[in-house]
Amino acid sequence: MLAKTYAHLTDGEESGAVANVAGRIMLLRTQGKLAFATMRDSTGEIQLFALAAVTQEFDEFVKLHLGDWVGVTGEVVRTKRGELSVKVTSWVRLAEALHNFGDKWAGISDFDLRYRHREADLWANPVSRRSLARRSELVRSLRERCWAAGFMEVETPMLNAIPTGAAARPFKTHHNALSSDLYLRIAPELWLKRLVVGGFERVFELGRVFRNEGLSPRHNPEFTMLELYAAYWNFDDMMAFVEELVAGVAMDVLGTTETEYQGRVFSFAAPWPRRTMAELASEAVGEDVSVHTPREHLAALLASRGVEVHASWGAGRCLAELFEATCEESLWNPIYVTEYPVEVSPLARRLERDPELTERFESYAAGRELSNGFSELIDPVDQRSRFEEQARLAAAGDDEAMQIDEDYIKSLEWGLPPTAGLGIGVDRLAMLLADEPSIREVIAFPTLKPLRD
RNA sequence: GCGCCGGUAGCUCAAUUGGCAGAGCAUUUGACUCUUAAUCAACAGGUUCCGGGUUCAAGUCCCGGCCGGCGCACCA
Repeated sequence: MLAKTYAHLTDGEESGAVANVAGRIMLLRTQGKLAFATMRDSTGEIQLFALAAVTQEFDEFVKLHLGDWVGVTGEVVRTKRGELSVKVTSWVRLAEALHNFGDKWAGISDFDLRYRHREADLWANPVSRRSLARRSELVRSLRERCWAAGFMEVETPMLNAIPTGAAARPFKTHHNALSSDLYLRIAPELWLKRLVVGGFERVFELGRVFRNEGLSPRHNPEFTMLELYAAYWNFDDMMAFVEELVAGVAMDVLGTTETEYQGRVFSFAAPWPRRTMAELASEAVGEDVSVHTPREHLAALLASRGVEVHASWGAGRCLAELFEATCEESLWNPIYVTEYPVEVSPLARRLERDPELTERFESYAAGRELSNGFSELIDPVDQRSRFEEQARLAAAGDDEAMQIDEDYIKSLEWGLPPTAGLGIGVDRLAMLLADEPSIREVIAFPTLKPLRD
């Protein structure tokens, strides 16, 4: 902040203005009766210039530790060597750092230390600060753009009697007074649609969901999802909204839609290409395949690629697996993959011209799924049969199949208007914007194994 | 959960085929009136992640465990 105000000061010039500043000592250079300290606050760094003749308790000042917080009063000056400084007259140590913040040149690189003590990592490593700040800007931008588009922000339960809205294993917990097992939500989807039934025509929720699955550079057991629902929209409308939303967010955070991700050019610019799952899978395997290709043939194509095919999979699931095995990683710039099989889309509306497919899309970017959306299934009868099919899969050993949610079916019986829904993985988007290879880098405190022994 | 790789001073990292466990920074002490990772000198700093084993001798080799990174699986 001071840097702009006093940019005019020439080398060795004294401004005559007194400033109060506070921050953390990052570097300290003593030279006899002089001392220079680099102090940092949330806005940047400023040099402190202490002189034995001017600075109170000079002998104590030079004994400050790297990492100590200080409050300083003094005149704003520019040193003979041109560094804008506060010439310390009085100062106070606000807090003492008993541990250092890593090597003052190399910082902290040990992942275990960085993630378990992110506070130290943030002080030691500028890239960590930048990446988490970008995530914050992303979240702000998403909210503002949703509000601007007429969406109302709502909150729905994280403690659920039935974990549903996605294909995933839940975390289980227990409520003592109710004497009931509860599950941490795997998606807010069904609650949000019930709010649309209730008359809130555009709603969104930006919040945490929990899935009991393995960790990887792209997966954290708790992650942040933006889900939004718009009455009277279909999946085409939603695709048009999402590509503008994401491109707009890139403009807000980066000031451009053209960037680099992990050393490779990457563009957020809308519109994004739209290809059907069957088209992409057909190109990848070199022959026409679709949801109507005999299941055994699709299974053979999968098996020849080393994918283990389960007996419960129909042609739809096989097609989706084939797409994932052959196409997913190669999709770099954002692209919409559309027309998902009904078998893998138990909550999505059927396509009119082909009831084995749905009005569903997923966007892919940098080789991974970024968003998922569809025209919602609003027919309670069809929804019940879809749930029953899921229940059959669960009985056959699929522990990620959905359970029948009678309350949700009842809500559909009150009438869900034609509605489109969307989920965006906020952490994944943050990775792209921050140019980070691991999801852990854009989560302040990623899930780690508790220390034992 | 499985596989590969890693864990050495507070931090960043060395240590040849198994042969006295080291450096820089930080800390402590001293010198120094314009430094920018200041510089110079000195002191101190270790259960080499933990527990076993092989060996005259283990940071190094073997077995088990803990934690992490990557890959697979699972998924977004």
